[in-house]
Amino acid sequence: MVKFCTKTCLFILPKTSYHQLQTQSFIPFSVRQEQKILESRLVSVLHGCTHINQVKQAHAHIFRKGLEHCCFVLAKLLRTLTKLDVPMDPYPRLVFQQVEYPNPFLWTALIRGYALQGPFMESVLLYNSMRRQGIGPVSFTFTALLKACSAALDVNLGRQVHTQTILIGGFGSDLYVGNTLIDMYVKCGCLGCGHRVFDEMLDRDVISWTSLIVAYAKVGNMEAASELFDGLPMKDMVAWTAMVTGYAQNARPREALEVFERMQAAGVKTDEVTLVGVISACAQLGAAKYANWVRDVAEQSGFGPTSNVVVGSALIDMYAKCGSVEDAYKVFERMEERNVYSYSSMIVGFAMHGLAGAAMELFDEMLKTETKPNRVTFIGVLTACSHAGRVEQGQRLFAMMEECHGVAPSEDHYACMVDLLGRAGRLEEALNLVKMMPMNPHGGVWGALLGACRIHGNPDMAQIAASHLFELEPNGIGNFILLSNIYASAGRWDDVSKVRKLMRVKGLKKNPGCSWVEGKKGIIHEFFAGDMSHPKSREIKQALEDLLDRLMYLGYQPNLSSVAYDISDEEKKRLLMSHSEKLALAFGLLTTNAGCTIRIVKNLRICEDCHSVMCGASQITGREIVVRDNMRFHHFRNGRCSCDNFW
DNA sequence: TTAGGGTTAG
Repeated sequence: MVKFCTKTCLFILPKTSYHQLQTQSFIPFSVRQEQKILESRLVSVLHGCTHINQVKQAHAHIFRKGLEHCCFVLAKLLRTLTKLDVPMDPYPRLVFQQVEYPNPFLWTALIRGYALQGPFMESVLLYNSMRRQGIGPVSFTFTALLKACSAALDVNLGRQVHTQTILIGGFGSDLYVGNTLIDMYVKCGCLGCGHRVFDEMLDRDVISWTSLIVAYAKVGNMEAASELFDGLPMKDMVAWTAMVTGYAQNARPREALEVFERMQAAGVKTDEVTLVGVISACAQLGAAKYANWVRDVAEQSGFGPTSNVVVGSALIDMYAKCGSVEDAYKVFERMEERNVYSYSSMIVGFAMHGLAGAAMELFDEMLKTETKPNRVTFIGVLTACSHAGRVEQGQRLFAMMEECHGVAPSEDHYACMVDLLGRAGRLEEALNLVKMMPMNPHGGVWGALLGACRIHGNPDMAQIAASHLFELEPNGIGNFILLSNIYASAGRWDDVSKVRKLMRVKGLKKNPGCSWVEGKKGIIHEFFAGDMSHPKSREIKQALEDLLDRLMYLGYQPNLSSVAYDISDEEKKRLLMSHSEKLALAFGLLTTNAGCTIRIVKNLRICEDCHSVMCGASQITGREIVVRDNMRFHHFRNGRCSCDNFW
């Protein structure tokens, strides 16, 4: 038997003979073993590549070793390039073309690359070429093709691939193919087809279940998601996270936290994705108690905000939504890495709290870094300008966003501009801007105009905005109420009746006003408008009357135009007294220590009368009061609000 | 080769 050094052997082999080497059985066993070791080593080198230059170096090494036709190694090279998001043309494509006898794995690596990057149809064309050359696909040729169908949202193509999986080699019963089929149907919006695939699968794993759970959660059907989850025999971290996130994304934060508690009780580990769902749930609850708790959980799980940019950004958003922009900024300041999410969340946070100067400063700071602003960043800065009445600055930003930063204004940005002009009382200009929009205005645009009409008392223009809104958002109860209130403030009671009648005909019911306030030990107390069910109702009422008496002594008069009913002034005063945020304020003053900030969350927009009472209360009690209504935050300090009475 | 994620205006 001829013995020779493998390295020398591979080195002296003519480069075109690699295929022969693979197929000739007379090559000694030891040589084939050595070769396999070398291939595996190269694959692991490629696995560790984090930059295209490293891949190119590895590629040169592959050449030096005479392995430039080795499909096993080159398929890994292509997968690495795809992972690094290197465009398929020209480099990865060229690598493939230089191989004389590409095997199904190499074909698939190329098909997968196009499926993930586009153009997606190239995957299908390649698949056809492969078939024409008589090469049979492997299971992940189909998973790659199905990914291309999902990315192209082409369910018809997906169905064709589905048929192929059944016709060729029985891949229809492959677990990976089945799971990817579910995913494809779901992404293309055919949840029913996805569920049918799931039902027909002979073999299912936790991924099959999770794909379907996520699909139901995404369409808002948490009951179906929950039923599936309960039936899932082996629940892993991803499946639990899908449920936490599902509830959070469907505005059911309490249930999200309940699932998370069960997850922890079951001893399942938590990672950054789970935390993001939990943080989002806490942000929705808006309570400082939960905010600090989840921050501790993140630290304990090893995903603290300092080192983890995703968790950090989510925490910035959460603290801002929980009323503590200071804590949000502390997180931001300490982050080791910041990206567009971190900056945007912080800018939006500042804007939400009326800190336009800080928002603009941070935006300027961001421009000095390599982080490019995106559409959300611009929504943040435009909102900041809007709430601070900085019209010219907002107009300058809007004018340059596309030219200087490559972000084309969307309907949402136009909505910000309508809000900016409208709040500043420039209603005609706002309406003209809507008429000049290059795209059809959406509900946000007309809603901004309607809101401005409320601030500036313009029932005629409100009628125009509302007529569009009633078409675009036929069930948007808020629009009907806003129009009705605008008519009421103008004393147009006949029009108020018409809007109310329309609401009755459509079966729309007004949500009752509700406020939450944190009492002692972080316990949340809930108050509805006119609610006398709280055990301390009598004391609360008395405290509120005392407070209002003191305020009246200083010149406060109830703002009767805040009441949208045609009733006597006395009745109006009584109704104003019963607003939920006033009850919450009185309870907060009664039960928390002097010096403590009172934090109130309200489900509807705060009315003008309550706003002035909060201002006055902050002055005479020396307390800081933070109110989060359904629009924004109001920080009341020493008789002033961060919104400058402009909301 | 297959499943879960962060910022959005009225």
